[in-house]
Amino acid sequence: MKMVFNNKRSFMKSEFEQGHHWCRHRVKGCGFRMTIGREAVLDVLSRTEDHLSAEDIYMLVHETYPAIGLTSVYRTLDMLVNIGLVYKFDFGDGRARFELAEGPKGKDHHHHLVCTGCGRIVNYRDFIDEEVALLKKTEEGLSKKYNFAITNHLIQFYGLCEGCRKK
Amino acid sequence: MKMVFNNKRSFMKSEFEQGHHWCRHRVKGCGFRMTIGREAVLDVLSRTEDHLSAEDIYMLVHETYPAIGLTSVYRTLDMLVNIGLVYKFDFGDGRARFELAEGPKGKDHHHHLVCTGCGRIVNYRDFIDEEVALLKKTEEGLSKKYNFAITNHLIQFYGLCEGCRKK
DNA sequence: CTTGTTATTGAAAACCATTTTCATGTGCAA
DNA sequence: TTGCACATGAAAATGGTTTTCAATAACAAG
Repeated sequence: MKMVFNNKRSFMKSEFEQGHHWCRHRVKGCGFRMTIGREAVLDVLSRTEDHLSAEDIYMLVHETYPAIGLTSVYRTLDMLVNIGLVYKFDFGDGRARFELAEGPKGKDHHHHLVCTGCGRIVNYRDFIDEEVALLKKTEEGLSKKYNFAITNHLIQFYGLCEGCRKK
Repeated sequence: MKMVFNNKRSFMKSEFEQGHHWCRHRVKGCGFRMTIGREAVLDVLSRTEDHLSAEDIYMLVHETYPAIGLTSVYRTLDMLVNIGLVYKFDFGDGRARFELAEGPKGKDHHHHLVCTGCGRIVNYRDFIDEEVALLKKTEEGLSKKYNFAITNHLIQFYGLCEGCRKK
């Protein structure tokens, strides 16, 4: 899986040309240039179900594209969050975590269950439909009453997983 | 409203002895000493509907009890969060915000509507009952399926308030 | 009311995720 | 191919929060 590239161009062509067309178009459509670093960050995000921190992403991208700098990872993530391609979460451990807004197989709306003991995060899709239905209704009511244009919501459950409960 | 005290003891007796019995008992019941600083932090939290940052609290406590240090405010808040007397929130502006778990007039369960433009936060109680009912159901399902002991949940809506939308 | 133990405190320094600066490099439209 | 605005990496700065450590104070026991 790990590969070494002689130069940046060979890296770019080899594996990324295939996927993430929509992402790339979105980035360019928003007036940003599609660079190797940005492509690599998107690629890392698209290959995982985990909730990676900026440094996690930096280290993963670094494996195949060592020229990347942590600063650029932060800047790229910031841009991707701004154009809505990536979600940024705070699970209470002092570092932001990131997730592709649209999963590899299309829409993949889920919410999070966080273990306050070990930090483990479960993506759950159960009850999502009911939750989203209620959220939509709530959203409409709140929009009207408080005159907000609601763009997003966040639902998380906190608790202790089995392992952490035994301590 | 602003008062100056000659010494710490007079400060303590003058206004706090009356309120927050439950808080104080809880703190002591958990094996912690009830100090003037802790009392003052609880007092500030109990007098507001706002979502104060540690520094906000420090400055407010400082008005009547200048001997307090920012460090102690952080330590007190951490302790209060740990024993469940205070909730800690992240609204995405890089600083934690705190809120008494039980409002001045008893239970006051609400969720938050956050303006991503100016950071304004609305405490809404509308739809809370329906939300809580669904949350409870979801909670049970998740507990069973993922073997979590769920202790808490978080719901927030993000959007732009009227003022911020005009820009 | 004293006293002794031990938790708590304030100040300063350390920490650490994130942001900014700035000179260099590069995507891409022309 | 070329030019230039945007993007980048390294290093330094930022800023909220935590740690360190010696001094202080809460409070249980006497």
